[in-house]
Amino acid sequence: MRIGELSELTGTPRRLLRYYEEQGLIVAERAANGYREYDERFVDRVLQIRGLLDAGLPTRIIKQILPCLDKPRIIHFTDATPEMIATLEHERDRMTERVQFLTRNRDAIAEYLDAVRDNRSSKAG
DNA sequence: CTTCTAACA
DNA sequence: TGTTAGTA
Repeated sequence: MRIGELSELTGTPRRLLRYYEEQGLIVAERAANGYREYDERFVDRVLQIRGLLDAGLPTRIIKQILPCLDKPRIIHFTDATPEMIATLEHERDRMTERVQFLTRNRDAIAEYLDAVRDNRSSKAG
């Protein structure tokens, strides 16, 4: 597929797709006319990239850990260098902090909504 | 569609 | 740094 179709399927602007390619996150083949050509697998790949970006990971880290997370769950032990393990542990902890942060704010909002609901129901109804 | 460049938060 | 906009 071309970049427009991948853009629609992933909800990612075409410019961002080229940016991801510039950062080495994805690699596209080129047609005779110079257009980028993508395989179907890149849909899930782009989705995972955006998920990791949303989790706060920089593209440089994503580029490193993407091969480790690639679909066949055959762990590349050769890539499991001490540095890689350290970065993965660090990013895991950062994600855990982010999850806790989101959980706290979600619970705060939920508590507020419950209070508002109780107040409304106690009034004339 | 391609590439390059600049600007924003 | 990720993202968007304008240009040729």
